[in-house]
Amino acid sequence: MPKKTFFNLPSQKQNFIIETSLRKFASLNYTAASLSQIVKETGIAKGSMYQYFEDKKELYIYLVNYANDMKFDFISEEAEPQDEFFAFYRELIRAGSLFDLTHPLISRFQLNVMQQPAAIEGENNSELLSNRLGEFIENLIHTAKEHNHIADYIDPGMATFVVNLQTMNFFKYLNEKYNLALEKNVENREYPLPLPMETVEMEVDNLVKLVEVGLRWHNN
Amino acid sequence: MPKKTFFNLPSQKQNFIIETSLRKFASLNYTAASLSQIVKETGIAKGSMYQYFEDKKELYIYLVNYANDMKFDFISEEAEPQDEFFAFYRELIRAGSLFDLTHPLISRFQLNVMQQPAAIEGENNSELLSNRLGEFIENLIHTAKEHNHIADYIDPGMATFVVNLQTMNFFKYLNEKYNLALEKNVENREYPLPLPMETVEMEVDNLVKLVEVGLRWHNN
Amino acid sequence: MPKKTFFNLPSQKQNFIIETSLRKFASLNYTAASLSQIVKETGIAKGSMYQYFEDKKELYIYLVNYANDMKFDFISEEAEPQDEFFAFYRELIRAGSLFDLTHPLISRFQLNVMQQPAAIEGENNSELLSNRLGEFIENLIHTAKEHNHIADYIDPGMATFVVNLQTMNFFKYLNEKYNLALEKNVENREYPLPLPMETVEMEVDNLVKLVEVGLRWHNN
Amino acid sequence: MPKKTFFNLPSQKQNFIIETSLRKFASLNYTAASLSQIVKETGIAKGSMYQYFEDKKELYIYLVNYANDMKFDFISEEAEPQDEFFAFYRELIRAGSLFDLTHPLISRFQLNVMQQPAAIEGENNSELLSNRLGEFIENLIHTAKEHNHIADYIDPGMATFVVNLQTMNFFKYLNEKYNLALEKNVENREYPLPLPMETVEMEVDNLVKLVEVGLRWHNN
DNA sequence: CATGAATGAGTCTTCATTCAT
DNA sequence: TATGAATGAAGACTCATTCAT
Repeated sequence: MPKKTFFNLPSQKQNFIIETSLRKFASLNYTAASLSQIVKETGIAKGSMYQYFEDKKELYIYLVNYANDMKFDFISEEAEPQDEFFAFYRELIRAGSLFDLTHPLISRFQLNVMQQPAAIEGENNSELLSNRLGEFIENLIHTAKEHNHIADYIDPGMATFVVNLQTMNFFKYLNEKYNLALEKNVENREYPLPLPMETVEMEVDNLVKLVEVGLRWHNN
Repeated sequence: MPKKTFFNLPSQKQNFIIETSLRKFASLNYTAASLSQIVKETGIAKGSMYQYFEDKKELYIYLVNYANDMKFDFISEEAEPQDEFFAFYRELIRAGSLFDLTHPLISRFQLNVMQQPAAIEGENNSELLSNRLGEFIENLIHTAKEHNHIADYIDPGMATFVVNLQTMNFFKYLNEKYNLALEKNVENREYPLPLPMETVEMEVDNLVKLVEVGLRWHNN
Repeated sequence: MPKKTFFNLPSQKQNFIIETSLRKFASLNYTAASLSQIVKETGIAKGSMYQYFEDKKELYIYLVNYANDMKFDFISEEAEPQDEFFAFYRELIRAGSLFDLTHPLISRFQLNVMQQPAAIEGENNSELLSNRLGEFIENLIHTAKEHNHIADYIDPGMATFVVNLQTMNFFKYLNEKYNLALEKNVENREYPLPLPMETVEMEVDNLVKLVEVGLRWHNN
Repeated sequence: MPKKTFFNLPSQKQNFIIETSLRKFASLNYTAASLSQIVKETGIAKGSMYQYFEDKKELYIYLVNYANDMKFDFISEEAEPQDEFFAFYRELIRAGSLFDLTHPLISRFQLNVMQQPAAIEGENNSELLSNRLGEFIENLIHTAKEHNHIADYIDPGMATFVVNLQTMNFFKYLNEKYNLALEKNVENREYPLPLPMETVEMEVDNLVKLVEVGLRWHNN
């Protein structure tokens, strides 16, 4: 958690620090992204950074949680509630993709961060890193199971894992298939990325179809 | 590609270098894993390392390909050929899990590597990194589609992506669910990891069931 | 150009850094003179050096320009203006020799630097290295030609080259002829070098005589 | 002096080693030019190099002497003997320039070497490095003085120094004036350098005129 | 005599962090 | 609270030389 000095900053400055840091951590791994570079790009004094954040790790953890929250909040607002599980799941994926398309910096950062298990040594990271989307999906699955939207022979833990995995990686699929060049665009600050919403919708349908029939309750 | 000096080494020494390097890159990201440390642990002279590999990047790429090949070869031998797609997919996952359980070092390394997009800068990595398993799965899907094992409304690219994703991440699921503590076990060289094969088989069934019904051709 | 950090240093410390660096670069070539050694002799932290100068090359270029400027300024002050070209040329050489005798460290450094064409690779060095003395001499020659101090059949470019060459190397001649042992004296910090001014004046006369009659307009 | 193993080599191989080494030492200073690189470019085994030469220094000294001798021998053959000093001096310069134009590799090497005082530490280099051209010029001056070709008020040591200086640097003048790009041509192995002999002759005349009238006895 | 692997000291440079102002 | 200089450990990598085969 950043020190209170950080939050006392004018929000414009806060955002600038966040954005610059995100960009560095988005294009380099935790170790390679250096505070020295961030500080140079930001223009703020190096000492100041240490008045805002305890150390590099704290900054990083803050960014991860910041990104997670941004995405979760966006999805929460954008996804239309649906009674039926798969309809909602579709909304989730769609909203998530929309977020990724309009927030490529954060998206790229999350892609980079996702599986850097060794980024932060000597800490039980799960305690430091929020995963609201993951928990949300977990709840969703359980509710769906109770409502009999999901076949009863499906293991909910496994279902959660699979759905979560797909949710997190769907944009990576789009990125590769449509050559969005997320990496370069982020480094050059060229965004938003151009991909018509219809294309996204179509791909979302493809995915949901694939998942839905697999999880859905049916009798044959 | 390592220099021939490396391959001239007694295979025991080769393996020791590979194993030590794998362990470092398995527990730290590309940048944080330092040649100095590897060299110190190996006991060989720093200069010698550069007689074997052009530079750090070459060592890393070699390890990635080495690990991929090891896993692919293992699966190739272990998985019983099956005419039916889902039966074969099941075999694939099972064999892959078996590999992960018996080669936790490589497994952990691959988990770490998988999504470190920015590890190696300034190179078109896809040309340097083999992905035989990925290509294999791609072929599998296409064949399955031709044999009508997969519903015709399923997008093969999407199916490949999803199946590949699950194949690569399945062991991560096991690791978390059964607290295999892959990270610590690898660092302490405590393996193999204990997980009865029946448990693995059961989980494999869960996954395949989930996927199968989603992809399988059926009429309702 | 050094960073402003360097110029913010107390001038005593600046001078110490300059002198130590000059000494190293004076007795070893660009590559052999190492920052590690300089830093060790200076007593400052290695990291600090990089707060003052971008890199080794920048330090070196700074020193070259520093030395050139020192000598030029000294000569500018010391040489008595003369209307007649050869009288002025004599003053130039005399003042230059005086500088060399009283600033053996810089003198030795310049001797060492002069023809190390490949010291700094990949750069158009002429843009980075000032040559005020050279330009000054070039002007001098042209003016002299206009004033008919120099025979009209003399090629001014050639004359500039020759005069420049002699100006730069005259002290080397003294050094060898009188065994000044510039090299050792500099390394041991034993200076100023002892050579009576009358001797210098005599040698200057020898040189100027040689040059003068060659360039002067005369009718035979 | 190289070991006898070197001279036992087929002369083609000898020459290849010499040429490759010359090129490296021509484009980099003594320290920066590494045996490792030379050996790699030559294709011979690193150990072999140490069977031919005691160490790096011995190779370097051998090259310097080799180059000096080559140039001296060439000039000896090419320059037409002349009774009169200035006519001979003219021949010397002309032959030297011809050598430089037709042997740019050696020429560049010599330019680079000339004033690298600190190249070889801890040795009295003058004992190791031959300077036949310098001694030749010294003799020439003394003879000329005896023959009254040179004014009697001219200091012979000074005259030797000046003439030597000009002889050694004349090609550098041509190189700069006519943009011969000696550096790049040598590194790319693009030679001989194109400069018509008439141009050279003209420039030689310019220089000799300048020197001659300055040294010649005349009565005004 | 040729080979080429082994060696470890030494190179330049960057880093996260501290601390005095 | 902001600043930015100071620090020295550590990184990747190259080098000249040795030596066993």
